[in-house]
Amino acid sequence: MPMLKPNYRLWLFAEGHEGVFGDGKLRLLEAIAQCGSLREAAKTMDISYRKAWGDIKKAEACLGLALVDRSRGGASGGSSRLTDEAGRLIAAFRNLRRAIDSSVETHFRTFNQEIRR
Amino acid sequence: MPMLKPNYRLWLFAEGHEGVFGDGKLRLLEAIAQCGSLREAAKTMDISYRKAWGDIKKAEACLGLALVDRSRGGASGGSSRLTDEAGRLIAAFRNLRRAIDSSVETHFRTFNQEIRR
DNA sequence: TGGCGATATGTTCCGCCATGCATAACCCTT
DNA sequence: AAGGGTTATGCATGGCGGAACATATCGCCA
Repeated sequence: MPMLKPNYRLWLFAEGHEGVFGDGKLRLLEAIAQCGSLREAAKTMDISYRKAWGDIKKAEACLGLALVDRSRGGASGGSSRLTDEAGRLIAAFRNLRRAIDSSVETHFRTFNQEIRR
Repeated sequence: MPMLKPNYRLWLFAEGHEGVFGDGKLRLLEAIAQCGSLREAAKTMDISYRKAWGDIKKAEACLGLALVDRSRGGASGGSSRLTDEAGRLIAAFRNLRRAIDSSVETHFRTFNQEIRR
């Protein structure tokens, strides 16, 4: 029996809308905050711009609020910055993940004891 | 902003092997225990027999132990029963899930307070 | 001995989703 | 006025995973 490790994916949903927000969109928003543009963020996450754009659009539609302030043109060509709501959302979601992370870790130890017996 | 609910998928992995064991295989094993056959279990889970069989096979290969005792032919045509190891595994995994369930629920309440502010 | 119902396993098919491509709009800079 | 880089969005294509299909085998029972 090999060494086992636990993993999980966490997401939020809303009445029929699957994939409102989750781990992937969290990382995407974090990347946008860091890069300052959706295009760069998509590149660092190694996903297509097309998908990144669609994900944001979908999340905004489901949540009914703007997550990203976009601007087109200009010296830099354009930019994307997180809204305050997005900031609070990712902060809260990070906390949620962190809490669950530690819960998973501790309970997984119990799990290991239970199966080796 | 609509009513949000959390959900998650939990699984185990082992050094390069993805999908050793998880929620899906837990339900599958439970169904096998209840039905007494892989075929019936697949039907109740609404997945193809081919996939159910492949999932079990894969899990057994990764874990290096037998999860199901199979018998072919006979009056009933055949049957599948869980091994003792499988029994302990699903019991432990159920406990793990239950613990994490409650953790998710409580921490999600905190999450909700944080984003509405 | 032939049939039934289950396990066992390879092969092909299909539907979804991400990717890639194409194009347009935007607006600062030179 | 032209170009560069980004957002915005439709459309075609490809890859992957599950479903469907096709056999083979097994062992009781009529």
